Amino acid sequence: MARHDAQRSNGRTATLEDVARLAGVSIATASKALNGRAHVSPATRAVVLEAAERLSYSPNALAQGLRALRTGIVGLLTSDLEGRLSIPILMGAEDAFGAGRTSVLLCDARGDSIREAHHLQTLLSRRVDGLIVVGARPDPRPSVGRDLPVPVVYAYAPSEDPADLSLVSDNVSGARLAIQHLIEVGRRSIAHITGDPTYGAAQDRAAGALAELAEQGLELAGGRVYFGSWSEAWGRNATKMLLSQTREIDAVFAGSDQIARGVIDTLHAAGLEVPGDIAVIGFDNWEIFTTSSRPPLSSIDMNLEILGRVAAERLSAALSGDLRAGVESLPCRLVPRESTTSV
Amino acid sequence: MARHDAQRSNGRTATLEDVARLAGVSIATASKALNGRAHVSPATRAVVLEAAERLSYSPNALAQGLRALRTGIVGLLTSDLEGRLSIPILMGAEDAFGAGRTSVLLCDARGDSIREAHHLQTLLSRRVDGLIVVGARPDPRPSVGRDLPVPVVYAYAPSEDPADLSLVSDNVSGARLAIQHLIEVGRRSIAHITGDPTYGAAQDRAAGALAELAEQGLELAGGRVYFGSWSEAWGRNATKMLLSQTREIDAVFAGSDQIARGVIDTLHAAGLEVPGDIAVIGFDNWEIFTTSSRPPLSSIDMNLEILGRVAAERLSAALSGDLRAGVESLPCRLVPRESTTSV
DNA sequence: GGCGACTCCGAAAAGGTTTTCCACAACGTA
DNA sequence: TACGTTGTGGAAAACCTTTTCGGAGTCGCC
Repeated sequence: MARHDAQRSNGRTATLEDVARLAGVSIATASKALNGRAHVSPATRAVVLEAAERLSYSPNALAQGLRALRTGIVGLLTSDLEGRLSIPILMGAEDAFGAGRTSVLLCDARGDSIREAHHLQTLLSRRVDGLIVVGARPDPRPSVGRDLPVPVVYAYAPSEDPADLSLVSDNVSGARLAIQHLIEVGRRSIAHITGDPTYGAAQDRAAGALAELAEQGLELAGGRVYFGSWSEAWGRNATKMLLSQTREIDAVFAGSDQIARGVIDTLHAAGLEVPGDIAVIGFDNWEIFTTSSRPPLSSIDMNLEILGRVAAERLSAALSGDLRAGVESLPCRLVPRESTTSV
Repeated sequence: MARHDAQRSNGRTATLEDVARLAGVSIATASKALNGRAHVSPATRAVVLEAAERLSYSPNALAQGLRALRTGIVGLLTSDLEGRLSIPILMGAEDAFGAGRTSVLLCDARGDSIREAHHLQTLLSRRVDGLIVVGARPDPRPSVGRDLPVPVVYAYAPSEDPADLSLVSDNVSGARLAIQHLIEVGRRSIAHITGDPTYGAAQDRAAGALAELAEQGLELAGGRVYFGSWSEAWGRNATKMLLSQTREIDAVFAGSDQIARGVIDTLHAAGLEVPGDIAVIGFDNWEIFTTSSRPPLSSIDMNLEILGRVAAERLSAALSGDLRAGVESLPCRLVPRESTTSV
């Protein structure tokens, strides 16, 4: 552990007053010099900078925030226990704010609304400049409240309140991307195995897939969408059912990478080649699955970093008075790998 | 988006002065009443609480921090891009601090030391009460600096500087747990397939496994430790090599869950039952792998939440003057599932 | 030499909270 | 009545920074 002593001999960390005293100027002048404001001669500015350097002065962000009525902190309120969603969104937000200008206070409510309310209270007490709320599943969730003193953006899971601004991934067009890609690589008999039908995302992806197939004059292979659960096991079971029903298939669009994983396993077990006999594409582009899959799995990426970035932009805009409301859908991105494009 | 107006008619959020005015008392009295200090009569206290309620007053944590020289914020500086390590550690730390009393400012350096230095500067400027540094891989990493004004605890990846305090998982005893468990379920011919030998963790786990086997009078099956990479593909390849060399095996201790996954796949492909013919145990207890594996994978959990909790405790202790240094090893935990204990 | 203009610097207030110390009132007792 | 005691409430300082406004000094020009 660091010796935990301070820059100044008396144990405190250096303040602007210390810098000013060492430089032989007033506090006001020191402040102006350090912040590059006018009305300071180059000579005194240099003296001040030198003094600050000597004391390794670091301005107290609390005092700055108190005075400026702006803390440069945004709260990220999440229920995503593994951080699979929050981390990319956080990184996108960090990027958009510009590193250093804004920090992110991460609070995990762990799916508990009492804990969420508590964290919300804490964040407001800390006078965050804005709030990003990340849901655990992509279905509408309760609003954290109208009339909060700071702007709020919901990411991934939209708010139930249409007066809030929500950013979500466009699952419909994402699914269309998947189908378009499969068609482009020459597939015509495409089945869709997906997760829990109570998830809006499952419905949206299915709807997008069906719509795109219809536009291309194709029908869904297997006769129906295979809804089930978001698990590898379901991917396996559904594939078995599918194969027992028809062999007239040359592609599977899986509703998640985990499901895709199960699909591929079962296809291999049945002696089928991927993508030779059947191409497979997943959804989520969760790297841990896509790259460890054999062959590497094509997938649809929900662009969560961009979601985070846009959330940050919307917060900034709101702080400048530009408030928005409603649900904003952001496009997904195709990430082709060998499971659809044999090399 | 919330209407973004405030509790008070004039657009600002209510301050203690507003509460005092509404209650018809002085600021000092209002403060004492709200904080439950003495020298306030029950009657006035009630009046003040009522006023605070009406204004939905929320104390300004910046001002509190400024005055108390304590912000109630700790910085979590990580290089773990997926949050797989950081999130459990963060949650453990949140728990230990007691929800609400302390918040965590999460900064991801993305493996870039310049960005790390920048974030460090920002955190210090925000006057965090302490710092937890989480490395991306469990090998010694450069210290963020001696003589920082706040205590620092390194978690997962220890600091190179012995004057720092580092908390790491005890990979040696973790490996022993795995071997003990395999022996307890009746296995005697145990092979070890693990990852990149340049990782200290790989060496430690191998050493622990060998030591435990030696103490039990057993020899490593396969004749050597199979070092390779932390990938499923290596798990598959190593298993093929192992099987081609000897069939006298009844258990595999894999150095990670991903490797274990590859091991199981290849065993299945070779017509072997898990755990009937060969038991398999992994390391990391990464739920996404352990539960989607078929059968569910036994594993060794590094207790990252506990790591986070202890980190928080050590920071608290340091703030009370109890500084420590050196590397502290925390025990791992066995999580048995069906891949070793057939039901 | 005096005056205006210009440059540079400093005093002070504001931002919100906590705590210390002091004042004041009421009450009981001598 | 006078004094000490107890119980409440308030004024003010401290935490640290930024910004406004005014003051002081210097230079040049008439």
